[in-house]
Amino acid sequence: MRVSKEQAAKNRERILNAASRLMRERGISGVGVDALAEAAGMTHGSLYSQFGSKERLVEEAVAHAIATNGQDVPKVFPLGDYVSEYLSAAHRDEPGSGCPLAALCCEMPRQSGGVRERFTAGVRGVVALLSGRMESQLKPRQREDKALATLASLVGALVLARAVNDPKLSDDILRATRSRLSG
Amino acid sequence: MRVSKEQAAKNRERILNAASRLMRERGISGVGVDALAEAAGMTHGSLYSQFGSKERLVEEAVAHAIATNGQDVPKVFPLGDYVSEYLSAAHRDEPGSGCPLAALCCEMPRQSGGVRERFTAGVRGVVALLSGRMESQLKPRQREDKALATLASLVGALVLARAVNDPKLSDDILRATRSRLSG
DNA sequence: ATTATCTATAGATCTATAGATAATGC
DNA sequence: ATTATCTATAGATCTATAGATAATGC
Repeated sequence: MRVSKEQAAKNRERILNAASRLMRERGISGVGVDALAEAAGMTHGSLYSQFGSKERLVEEAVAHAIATNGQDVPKVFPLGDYVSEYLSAAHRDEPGSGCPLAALCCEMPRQSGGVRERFTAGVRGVVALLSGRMESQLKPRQREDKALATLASLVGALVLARAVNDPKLSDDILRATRSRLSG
Repeated sequence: MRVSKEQAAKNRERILNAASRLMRERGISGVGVDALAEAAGMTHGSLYSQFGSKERLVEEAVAHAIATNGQDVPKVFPLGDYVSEYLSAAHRDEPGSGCPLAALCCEMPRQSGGVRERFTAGVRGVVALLSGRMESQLKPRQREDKALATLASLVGALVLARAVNDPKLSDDILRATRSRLSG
C-alpha cells in the first residue's frame, strides 16, 4: 500500500532517527537492516526502496546524527560547561543520544569513503566550535591546535569511561579529564 | 589427525596471535571464527575444541594482545618518548600490532563481562605505567589523575586520527595532541 | 584409551532483490 | 501511471555441534 509523499518523507525521517540512535548504541555493524526497519515501524523491503543499500543509509544516518547532535549546542556557551556536560555520567550512559564522534569513531576506518567523509565533516564542525571558544589572545593556529587536543581528550575519556567495567575507574577517568581540561 | 600436546599448544598460540591482530584490524565483531581459524592455518572445528566459544577466544585474545603489547615497553623511558611513539603516524597506520585499548575500546560496551574485565585490567596497567612516569613532586593521587587524563588524550587522538578521511587533519590531531602533552 | 583435528551440516542472521499490492497524484 | 510499501525468497556468512579420523601417550 502506497502512502503520500508527505508520509514517505516522515517515514524517511523516522528511519534516520532510529538508525542514528541504534547505530550509536549497538555500532554500525552491530545493527542490521531488519532491526532498523522494525525500529522505524516498517519492513526492510521498504527501507531498501528508500535508501538502496545499507551503506547509503549509514551515510545519511551519520550525517543526521551529527546534524541533530550539534543543533542543541547553544551558539554562546562557556567552554567549561561544554566540557562538564560532555564528560558527565549522563552522557556516558546515553550513547544513543550522545556525541556521534565518540560512538562511531572506532568503526570509521572500516567504513566507505562516503561515510568517513560525513564523519570527518563532523570532526571539523566540533573543532571549529571549540576553536571559537579558546582564549582570544591566542593566534588562530594555536586556537585550532588547542581545540584539536581538547576534542581528543573529550572523545578518549568518554570512550574509555564507557569501555571499562569498573564504575569507580570510569568516574575517575571522567573526573580527571574534566579537571585537566578546566583547571 | 591428532598432534602432540606441544604442537597443540603452539597451535593455540598461533590462534591467539592471529586473533589479537585481526581483531584489532577488523574489530571483534568484524572477524569471524572462520577467518580466525584460517589465519592460524586450521579449521574452525579445531578452534572450537580449543576454546569452546568465540567469546572465550575473544577473552583470551584480548588478554594476549594486552600482555604482548605491554612487554615491548621498556621499564625505564622518558614520558615524552612514549607519547611520541604512541602518537606517531606509524602507530596510527598499524592498528593490528598497536595499542589494544585504542583498537578495541569502542566495542567494549557490547562485550561480555569476562572480555571487559581483561580490557579494564589493561587500562589499569597503562595507568600504573604512566603514573610512575609523572613528576615525582606530585602526590600519588595527582599522578594517577594526570595519568588517567593522559591516557584519555592518547587514545582519543589515535582513534580520531584513524577515523578521519583527510590525511592532513589526521596528522594535525596527532601533532596538536603531542605538543599539548609534551609542552 | 585419549584427544586434537577435520568434515559435514544445522540453524540463525544478514544484505539484497523480484514481483505483487494498493493508494497517490496527474 | 506512478510509486511507497509489503511479501517471499535468494544467497552469503556466522556461530556452533555431532561424529569420524588418526596420531599421541599411557
